[in-house]
Amino acid sequence: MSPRSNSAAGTKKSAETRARILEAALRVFRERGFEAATMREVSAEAGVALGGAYYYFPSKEAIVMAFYEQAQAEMRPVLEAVLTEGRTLEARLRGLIEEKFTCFGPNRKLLGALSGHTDPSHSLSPFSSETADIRNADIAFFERAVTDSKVKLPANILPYLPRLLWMYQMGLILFWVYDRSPAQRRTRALFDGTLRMLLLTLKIAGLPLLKPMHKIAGDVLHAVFEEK
Amino acid sequence: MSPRSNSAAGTKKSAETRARILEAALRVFRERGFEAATMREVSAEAGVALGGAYYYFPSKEAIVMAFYEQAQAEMRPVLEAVLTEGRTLEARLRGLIEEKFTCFGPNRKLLGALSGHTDPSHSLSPFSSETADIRNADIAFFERAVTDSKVKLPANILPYLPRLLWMYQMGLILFWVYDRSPAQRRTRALFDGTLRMLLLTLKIAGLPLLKPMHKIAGDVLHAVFEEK
DNA sequence: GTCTATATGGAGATAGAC
DNA sequence: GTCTATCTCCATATAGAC
Repeated sequence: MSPRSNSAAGTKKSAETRARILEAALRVFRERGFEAATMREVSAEAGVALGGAYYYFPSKEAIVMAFYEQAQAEMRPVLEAVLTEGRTLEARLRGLIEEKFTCFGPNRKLLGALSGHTDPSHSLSPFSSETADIRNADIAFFERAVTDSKVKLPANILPYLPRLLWMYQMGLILFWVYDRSPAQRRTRALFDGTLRMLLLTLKIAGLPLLKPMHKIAGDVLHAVFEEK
Repeated sequence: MSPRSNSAAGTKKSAETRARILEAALRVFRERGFEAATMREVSAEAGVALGGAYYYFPSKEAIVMAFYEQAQAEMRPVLEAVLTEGRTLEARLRGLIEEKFTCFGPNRKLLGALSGHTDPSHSLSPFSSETADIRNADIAFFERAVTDSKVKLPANILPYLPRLLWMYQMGLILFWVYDRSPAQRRTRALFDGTLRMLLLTLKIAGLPLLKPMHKIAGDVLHAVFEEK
């Protein structure tokens, strides 16, 4: 029986053990990298036998998925707060992305150990079907940030803006993960600068000068995001 | 002694065996993916014993590096031709990138098996120090494409343009590798559209309207690309 | 110099005893 | 629920035949 489907006995102790294994695994992944880390090290660090780790997590990858889910659950209320408190698109975007850095901060090296994978067929990739729920929930935050802020954009572009912003965020996080500058100053500069450029661009997007871009941009977005 | 340092005997047969192993490996990587493929399968496919593969390639990764180097050597004259024949920046960029697709075409799935790695510390990553020579040689082509085309751009941005264009290309290739649409139509649309937008942007970059962007963009590029 | 045969050591995962 | 013992499969190393 999986510990998830227990009804009575040991439910509490079970959850504790599971949490202990998860924490231990994250420590080991951080120190040695995901690939280099072994389940033997993880179970030793957690103070359980090898089989114990496999009792709670069906595979090494499953531990990472559990981390993703836990991280997202922790972030949800924080992101909600950003959306209700922020009034402008700038404040909301800055807040949403900044909170990602804050929450992921202690695990930056851990993400580095994982996020070499851009391959959508790899289950741990942020673009995989296994992570679709997490991804869509995150995109929904950008959706709300955009909707509440009455951004003016052509009708053939606007629907794609939340997904574009999510991808912008993913790019920033990827850069941040590999950013070796002290306190990740370079990411800070990249974030500040590109966000300002982004907002400037949205501001002037309606001007006649940029009219020729509209159709091209819309076609590109359609080709990239639309199924079939 | 490595077969590279041979002076006389068997040089020809040796080169043939090496090529046979390389080809076999690429076939296996294509079909099963890089990680899933085993050196046993590779050597079996090549008709040599396991040790034979290790005689020519010190590791599984070394086979991939050999592929990179071979691909680049094959592309060099083609890219040279693009630069001498093309007159405009558009023709040159389109040609350089299109040739990548053409040359990599038969190995698209193979690249998919490899290029999940964006991690710069992973030796096979296009951003790693091990691939720096290949990368720099490729950036040099964009450098020449820009220099010969007298693009007008502020002095604090222009020096970064070749590296930006190279990264643009890498993004396209990554998208292409995972593009499941028939004949990779979506990548085609993305390439066409974004290239036109890029050229339009370069054209209007000097206008007063976009002046506020210049300093921001320059600062971002400085932070991202400059050492220390 | 070229390659075969065999060995090593360690990984993820599992079966079944406690 | 947890542990021990064990399985299977791998990348890689090496000894020595041709």
